[in-house]
Amino acid sequence: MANRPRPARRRTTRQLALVLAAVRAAGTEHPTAEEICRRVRRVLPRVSLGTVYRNLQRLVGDGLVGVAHLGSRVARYDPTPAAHDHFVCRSCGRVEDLVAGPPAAGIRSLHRAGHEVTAHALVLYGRCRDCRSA
Amino acid sequence: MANRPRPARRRTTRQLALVLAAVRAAGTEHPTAEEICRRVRRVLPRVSLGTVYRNLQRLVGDGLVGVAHLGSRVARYDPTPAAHDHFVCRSCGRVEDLVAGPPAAGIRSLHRAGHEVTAHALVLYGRCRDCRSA
DNA sequence: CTCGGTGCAAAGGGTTTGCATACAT
DNA sequence: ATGTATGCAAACCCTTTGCACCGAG
Repeated sequence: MANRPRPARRRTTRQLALVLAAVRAAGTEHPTAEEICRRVRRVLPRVSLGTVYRNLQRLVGDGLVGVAHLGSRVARYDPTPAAHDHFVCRSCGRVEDLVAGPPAAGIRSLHRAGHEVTAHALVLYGRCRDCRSA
Repeated sequence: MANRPRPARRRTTRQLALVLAAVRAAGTEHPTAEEICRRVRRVLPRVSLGTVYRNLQRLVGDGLVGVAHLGSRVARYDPTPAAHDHFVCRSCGRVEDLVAGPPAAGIRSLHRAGHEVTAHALVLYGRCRDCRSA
């Protein structure tokens, strides 16, 4: 039988740790890769955006951080890897986390048709309280 | 007072009509701009992708076609402009339309917090019947 | 010492835009 | 005749990748 391709032992680097820390430090801000890069550079001024992307990919793959595409073109990273939904304010852009509400009706009708639903992405859009009162 | 910027009278061109026709002809396939461009070129071989994009933007703005970002980076266009959700098969990529199921729970909790929800985007992922039986 | 991670810079894919020309009005 | 829409190509934005060097193991 073929040698299975060796599992490639992974190293933990300063950059990796700092990227993870940056995602977590951003709290609820759902930072972009660029924002994360800026933050990491405060400590390690020479990190490249490429490295940030590579480490983000790895962290997402390992389930340590989440990614969300919230309607714009850029990916936003999220310290909460568990499935959850988002609310985006169309005036100020703020992003709020929501507990994942499995959309029961849609799932039921798909199941009836023989399809299997394994995940979902839900983004709610509107105006946040602050923008409404302004 | 300043002259208000004149409302720019819009022209209807062969290209515009063909782009709309192409979106509609694709039926339930949710074509990409590139696919639409290919179809339009069967009639008008010299249309540019740029023109297709400009016309798609206009049609979306006018509410004649819908756009959906279904997890990948490419925008997919939809002859059904009314709000509705989507199911994407992770094996074969097929896209199924769903009647819009307003995610009541999420909206309620946001409303309680003072936010106003005006729209949503829901994508369900899974395996379609055909891929499950294969 | 190894070989996976890094920095850099260039390539890539999707979409937008500047410009001279074509054409709907 | 007027000026919007077009075709072309270059620019854009976000992300990925190739390569030589660096440094964790």
